[in-house]
Amino acid sequence: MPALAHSEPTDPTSPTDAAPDSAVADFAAINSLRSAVMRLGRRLKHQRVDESLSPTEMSVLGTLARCGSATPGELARKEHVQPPSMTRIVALLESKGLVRLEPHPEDRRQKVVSQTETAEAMLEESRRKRNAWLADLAEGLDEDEWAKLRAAAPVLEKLAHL
Amino acid sequence: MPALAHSEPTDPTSPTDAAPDSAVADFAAINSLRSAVMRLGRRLKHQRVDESLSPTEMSVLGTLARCGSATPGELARKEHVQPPSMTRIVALLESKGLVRLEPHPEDRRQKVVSQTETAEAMLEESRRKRNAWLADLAEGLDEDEWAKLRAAAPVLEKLAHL
DNA sequence: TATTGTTATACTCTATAACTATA
DNA sequence: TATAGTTATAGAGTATAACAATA
Repeated sequence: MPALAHSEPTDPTSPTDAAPDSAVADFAAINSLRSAVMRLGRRLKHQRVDESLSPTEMSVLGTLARCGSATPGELARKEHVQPPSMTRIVALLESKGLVRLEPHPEDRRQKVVSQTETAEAMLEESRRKRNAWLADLAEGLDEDEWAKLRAAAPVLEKLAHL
Repeated sequence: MPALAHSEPTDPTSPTDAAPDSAVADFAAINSLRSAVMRLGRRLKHQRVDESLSPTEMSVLGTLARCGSATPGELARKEHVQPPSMTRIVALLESKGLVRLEPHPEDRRQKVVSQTETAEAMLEESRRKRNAWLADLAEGLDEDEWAKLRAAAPVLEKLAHL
């Protein structure tokens, strides 16, 4: 169990018996993370690789690329948005020809969303742009810093899904 | 690992003389990061430690706690928002008694924003709540994963400012 | 009666453009 | 003429509530 103790001597929510030292470090880390994630998120929003799609719309396409297909409800849960928001997103992606909607084979209430060949081509194109942006950013980081990011990326993904 | 390698062998914007291997790894990492940062940002927005303040408003208070004081323009640059947005944020924080506005000693166009004692107390209170939230999250990560987050946090901060 | 998805509506946050005042 | 901050306005993205169809 990670060390996460806090300064209050009693706390019913505390799961830990760990040392105070690393608790301070974790607290500093979570503060730093929170702030950095927010600011980085704002920058990503502006330096988006595809001008016509919002971050969440891109993320949905990425999820579909990984998962193959999903229902709107599943997508909403994965992206941590409410169902009505996903309805709107899916409708927009469909209007751009990036996803296909089919009836669910077993439940006529549901639908199955999957990406089109157009979406695949667009993702490939956007991959090129991302590389250019990455190259720019890379100039500001040394190899050691990148190594830390590489190590942390999967943990951040896990955190986002937890 | 998700399939993220790209097919382009040459990239004119690449500034690097690093091995091609790490370039591919960096590319995978940036994709993973982008997605995770976005989703995590959305979760942070909802699981915010103080219900009455938006993430950016909290971030401004954090910046003021670190820097002591700053002008609205400086804050806008640090938080990566436009000046009119910072005007609104500062006005809201002032209306809640969390910041103080004083005339700039040398330039009568500018103002100096600094945090109040109320803000300090609120940050302390929110620190307790954050620790509880952190303790919940901690159950899903092992010590090694937390170590990776701790190592990456300052790099993410640097990235956000770059 | 519970669940999936949709429609209608409103809210939060941010941006852009135009303005005021100081430099 | 340029800069700091403000005001007014618009837009993007998301949420909640109410509803329809199906389980």
